[in-house]
Order: sequence, then C-alpha cells, then structure tokens
Amino acid sequence: MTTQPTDTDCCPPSDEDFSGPTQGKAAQEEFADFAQALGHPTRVAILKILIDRQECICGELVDELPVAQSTVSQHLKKLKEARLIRGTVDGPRMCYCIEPAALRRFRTLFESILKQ
Amino acid sequence: MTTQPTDTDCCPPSDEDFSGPTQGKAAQEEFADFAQALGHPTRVAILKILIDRQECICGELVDELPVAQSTVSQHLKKLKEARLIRGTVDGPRMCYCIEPAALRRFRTLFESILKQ
DNA sequence: ATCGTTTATCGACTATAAACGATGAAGGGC
DNA sequence: GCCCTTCATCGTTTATAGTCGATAAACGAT
Repeated sequence: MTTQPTDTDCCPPSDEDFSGPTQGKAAQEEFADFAQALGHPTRVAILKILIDRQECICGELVDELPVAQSTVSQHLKKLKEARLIRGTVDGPRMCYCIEPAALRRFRTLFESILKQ
Repeated sequence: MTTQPTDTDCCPPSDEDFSGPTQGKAAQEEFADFAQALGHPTRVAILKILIDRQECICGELVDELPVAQSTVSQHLKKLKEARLIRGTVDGPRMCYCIEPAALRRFRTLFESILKQ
C-alpha cells in the first residue's frame, strides 16, 4: 500500500551535493550566497518555523507571517534557489522542509572562512 | 615614549556590547543584519583578509580587490555599520580590523536560531 | 465539467544595493 | 604655505530586491 503524504514523509531525503572547496574565492561566493539568502528577517523566520515544525505547508507559513501570500512565495523561492529548503507537492498544497545538508554546509563554510 | 601605530596596535580592544536575546524576533532580525552584511562576495573577501592579517590599511584592501577604491570604501562602511569591523585613523590612513565579538555573536545567533 | 482551494507567477511600483568617477577633507612632508 | 597621499562622501547610473494585487495553474471534491 502507498501511504498518504502526512506528518513526516512529505519531504524525503535528498541527494543534493553539498561538497566543494571550503577555501578560496568559490567558497567565499558560496558563503555569500547563503548569507544573502538569510539576509532578510522574513526568510530567517521561515527557516526557523521549518526547523521547529520539521515541515510545513505554504499556507501555514502565510498565516504565521505578516506579509502577503505572494511575498511569502517569493521568499520561499529564494530559499529554494539557495537550496536551504525543499518543497514537495502534496495535492493542491506545497509542503516545505529544510535541507539539513545545506545548513551544515553553511556552517562548514562559516567555520572555514571566518575562523580566526 | 609613545610607539608608532604599527603592526598590531592600531585596533585596540573595543567595549562594544554584543549581548542580547538569542531567540525571538529581535534575534532573528539581528541575525539577518549580520547575514546581509556578509551577503556579498567582496565583503566576505574583506573579512577574510582582515582575519588573515589581523589588521589592514584601506589601501591594501583596494590593492587586493578588483573594484574601485570608492566601492571598497562603501563595503567597508557596511561592514562597519554591521559592527563586524572597526577602523582607526592612522595619520592619513585608515587601519581596519575585525571585531571578534561580532563574529562570536553571529555564530551564537546561528547556533541558537538554526539549531535543529 | 465546474467550483473552490492552494500556491506560483506576472506586472507594476518603490526601495535598496552596487558600482564608478569626481570631489572634498585631513594629514604628512617639504 | 603648498603639494601629495589617503580615504570618505557625493552624485549618478544601473541592477537587484521587496512588496503587493491580480491572475494563472494544478488539484480535489462534488
């Protein structure tokens, strides 16, 4: 039998590749991309909600945030482009979850580039 | 005798306050501000140079970076506004150095907000 | 097939960011 | 005093970001 996409299975593990150099110009640009994606309070708030809830459908995010639905959608798009989150279709809805490997990669770059 | 401002003494310890909540909306906005400041490759490069060299006069940064002097100055201003660096006058020059407490604060917010 | 729900995209607008050259201010050397 | 160096700021231009309302696309339900 196939289960309905409920609770904890709407965001399966990804096979995204987050390897790469942790020093040099490319690493600095990759770090800047992550930083830029998190350089807006609404996007930080979205990520925080997704971390707390594991996953979330778009409408719930819209309810939580003080901006219009289209604005939330735009922010989700940027987070997706930065590979910090993933979205899977769930009938007429979209279920979003964080990409833990991306956060680890961001932290790795942080440690590597900004170590003193 | 008073020593010339050389090598390691042009950026004295600061008394900046980097305490504050590590959760909640204010913390998320503070994190976003740091992230935005680091959301440009040139600013990441500047920070990296300052970390490697401990301190640096503006002209050296201009020599290292592939952008105009005025552009470097603008990026330095943003980093200063984010309190990630400090600048002290050194005769006709400006000596810049990182603000280690700000990097620690950024890391603390990172861990606190984005922990899973 | 139609309708309601959900979400992405479009179009328009405003605001911020990024870049440069030119100018100005401050200091050191003569 | 005058010049040279150094760097910040100004003014301008172009590009990107952010926001919203409106619309379109996809789906489930009836």
